[in-house]
Amino acid sequence: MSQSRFMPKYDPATIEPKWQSWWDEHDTFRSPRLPVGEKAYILDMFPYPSGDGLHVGHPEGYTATDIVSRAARMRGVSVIHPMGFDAFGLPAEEHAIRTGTPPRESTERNIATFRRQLKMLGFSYDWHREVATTDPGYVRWTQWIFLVLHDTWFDRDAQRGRPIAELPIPAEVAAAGEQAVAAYRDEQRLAYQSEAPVNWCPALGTVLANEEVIGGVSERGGHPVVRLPLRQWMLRITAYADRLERELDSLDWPTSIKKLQRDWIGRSTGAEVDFLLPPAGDDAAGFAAWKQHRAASGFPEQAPDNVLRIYTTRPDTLYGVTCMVIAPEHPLRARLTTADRTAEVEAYCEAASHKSDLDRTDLAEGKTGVFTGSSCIHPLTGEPVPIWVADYVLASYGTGAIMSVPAHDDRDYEFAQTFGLKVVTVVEPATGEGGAGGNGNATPLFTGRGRAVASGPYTGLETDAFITQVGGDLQAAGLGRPAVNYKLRDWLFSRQRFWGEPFPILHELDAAGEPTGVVRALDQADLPVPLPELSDFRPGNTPDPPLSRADDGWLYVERDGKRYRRETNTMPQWAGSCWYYLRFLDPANDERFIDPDIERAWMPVDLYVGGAEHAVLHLLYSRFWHKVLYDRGHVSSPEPFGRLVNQGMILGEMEFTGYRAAAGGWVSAGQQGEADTPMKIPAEQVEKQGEHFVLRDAPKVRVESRAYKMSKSRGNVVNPDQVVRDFGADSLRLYEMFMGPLEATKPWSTAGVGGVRSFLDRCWRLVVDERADELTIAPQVCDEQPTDEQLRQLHRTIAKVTADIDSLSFNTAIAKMMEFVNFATPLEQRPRPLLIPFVKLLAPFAPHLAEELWELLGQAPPVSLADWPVAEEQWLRDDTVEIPVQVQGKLRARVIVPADADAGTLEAAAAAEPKIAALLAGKQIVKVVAVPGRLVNFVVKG
RNA sequence: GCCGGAGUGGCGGAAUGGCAGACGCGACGGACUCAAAAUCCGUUGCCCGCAAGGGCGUGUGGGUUCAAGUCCCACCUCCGGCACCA
Repeated sequence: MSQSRFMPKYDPATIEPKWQSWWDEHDTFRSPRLPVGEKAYILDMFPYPSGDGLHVGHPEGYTATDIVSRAARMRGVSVIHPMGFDAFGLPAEEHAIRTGTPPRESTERNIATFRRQLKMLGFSYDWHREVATTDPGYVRWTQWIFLVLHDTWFDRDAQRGRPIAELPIPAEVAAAGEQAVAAYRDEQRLAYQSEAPVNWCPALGTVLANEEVIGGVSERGGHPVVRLPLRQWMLRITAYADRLERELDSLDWPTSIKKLQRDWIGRSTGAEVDFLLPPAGDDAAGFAAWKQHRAASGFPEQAPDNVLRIYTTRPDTLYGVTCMVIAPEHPLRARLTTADRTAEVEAYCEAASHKSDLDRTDLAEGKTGVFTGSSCIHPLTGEPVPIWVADYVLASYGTGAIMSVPAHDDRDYEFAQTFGLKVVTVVEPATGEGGAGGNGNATPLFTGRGRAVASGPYTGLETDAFITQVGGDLQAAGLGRPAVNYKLRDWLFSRQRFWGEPFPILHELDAAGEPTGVVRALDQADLPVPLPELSDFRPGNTPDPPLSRADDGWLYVERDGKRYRRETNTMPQWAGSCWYYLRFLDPANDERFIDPDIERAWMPVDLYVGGAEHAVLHLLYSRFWHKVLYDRGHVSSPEPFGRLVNQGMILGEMEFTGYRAAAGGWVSAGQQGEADTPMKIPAEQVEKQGEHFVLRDAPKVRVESRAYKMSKSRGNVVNPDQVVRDFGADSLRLYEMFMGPLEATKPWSTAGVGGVRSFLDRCWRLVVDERADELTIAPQVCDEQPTDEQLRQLHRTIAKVTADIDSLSFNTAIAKMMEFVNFATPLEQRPRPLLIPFVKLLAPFAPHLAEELWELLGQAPPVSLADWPVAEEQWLRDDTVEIPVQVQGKLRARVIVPADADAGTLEAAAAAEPKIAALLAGKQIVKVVAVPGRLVNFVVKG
């Protein structure tokens, strides 16, 4: 008697590693240098290798792209499907600070874990192309791209970036000498230094980009952020705002993501208008003279200091202006403040400068402000308009000054209410359409479009006509001009952290070792600039970067007899992820960042899948860099990512939560207070009653039911390693695809994983005799020809799975394969010509099992490179179809008719059906709708 | 407040304007078994009915249509994002 009888069960723990090694050894998924025939670049958003390892959200998108890649390969497409690691960033550095290990060590360890886990899931990456953004060979080219940005200025007329050497130098600058020319160039570069208020986060010890500050606190960690003036590297992304917005049109991206980017760029159109200031504006003669001058000279490019220039999107409300408001940081503030108001105004601005962004943008705080004591002259009416200072006007947007029109702007209205300013109505809702517009209300506020009133010569015009006409008039009179503004700000590109790319920049030092202000970019040959060895990675509590503590050997450099100090800021984490998709195509090239032939052949990315959290940051930055590289001739396409798909979030398992009252007993969900404690309730103690779930033992008590985001603190995190141990990688892959649409948010269900596992078990038993003593083909497997019915089932499955892969509808593709297995399981004869194509269909989804079954069926591996089956039209048609018959739109019977029956045949067959005949008896048939292949509907009377 | 997306059985979810609930989970029943697990087969939207059959059903209220989960209007709820950008 054998101790343990061999049971040839489906055992992923043995077959999965077996095939992973096989693929590795045979380089099954290696892609060619250049595509042959049709190409597909299928890309995942590469992960940040955190210390926690992969979570179940990662394999969702990765499995989707893997299925698409595998199916495309089987269809003969040249596929490139790479993977790498976005490995710079704060967590590695914080770990380093906590433990004292250098970030590179922990990063490499984490990468090893991620690589192992990704391989464990059987993704068909070409691992020869793996890159990490922290590799010196990668950093080198990230720094090189920074040099390209540094060497580029934006030609507004041509709307493109050009080499700095081609920048026209104004005569007066050229006359001022070499240093002035250099300074002028530095000002125009796409990578420039600026002394500007920045977002300094004391807790993180670094400056953050606007995009990384959410509601006044850091996106990462939620630490407070304060404004601080600091010399920083900036990237001139605003120069590309217009193209970044316009060229979204050409992309096959979710509309929601395009919308987010559009909102972030925040393009608005309107007009700039000049208001004459004192002393010239103090009398009518001065005003008349100024107007005459303007009519002759036109609208000056830069606002001269005898005017207050404002930006408005609603020049049609010019006659409703009751005051002007400037930002506290406005350059004319001091001059506009009268002596008697100085103390009050200065105090206000001082207070405003100490307010955090959070305080300043807190709508609940209401409006604050202070009168400057002076006025300017309305360019159209000649009336004086008082000038106020208020922090709801932002110095960094438009001209830093606005015309306040309380009757037609929410914020101006609130401001006017607070300070008792006049409200003058100049727009009324257009009559005739929705007469109950804003004006029927108690408040005179109306922000909609309509018809102008009390607006001088423009009275009676519709808003749009008014804007066009007044725009033309202002421009002709030299008082205004059309203007475009963007919410997008230049990208603050330097960080005071250790674990990032050093800048390829040197600062010239004078004899005393002090910086002269002259900046020198390194040559390509000097790259990469390595990170220095450091024992202490901590950021300081001042914005002095850790790299400034590097030893002198790193810090000081001699060039051409001059002494330089290296730039000690580092680049933000986004830098590396801005261009990794290019490096994958040519990862080992040490001559160039990418070979142009390779770039032309593989770019753009055909399918890019990842989370929606990168909607504005990564995806906007990447597009910006790509456009600069395009303008400078380094890449061939204006956009990097053609088709973008966002996978949805995977939530934890559904939970029922009841609330225990502090006093004892239960409180219904929705009525609980602070004192009541939430408790997890097992599903079997809960039942549904009407709209709500209640406790089975106390049906009056409502219970909350929902799935939560996975988090360590909630304890509902699902670990992929554990799922692979319990069910196998193929089950994990298949389950994540079966849960629902790729883009939907959906809760995890361990029972659901069991469900797909049992489907894979059934696939196994279709081929293998599980009750035999050794691994044997099931006795039903034969070499007969499949029956017509079997071929119909097969080809329908082929057609559905093929179409669903194209539309990324993996859940319904899997459902169809399940139907096929349900059909095939009871068959006494299972012909190989039926099973073999099915195994091919299964291969992209459950590749390990498919390889094993393929081999068992006597085929030469790998199925991963077998030909994709083709659905034959003849097997997709039916001879007869069952047609529903309705009377008055209600289903009453079904009839079986030939598939090609025309409307007349259909109607006759339906009318002959006994039940229908009975229902129609004695009724007058008003109308018959007969749709061949679809249905019959009788409309009757009486 | 503004902008997206979504509301379908106990649960996840299917449905080119044309048979609502494919497929899976769960539940229930049967076969196999000494028994259990596993497996295989079946039932499973709700209500009335022994049954045949009938009625009601896709967040709510209207509308278009022979026909609406799907299209239109208004509203409710949930999720996500943005939020003084003039």
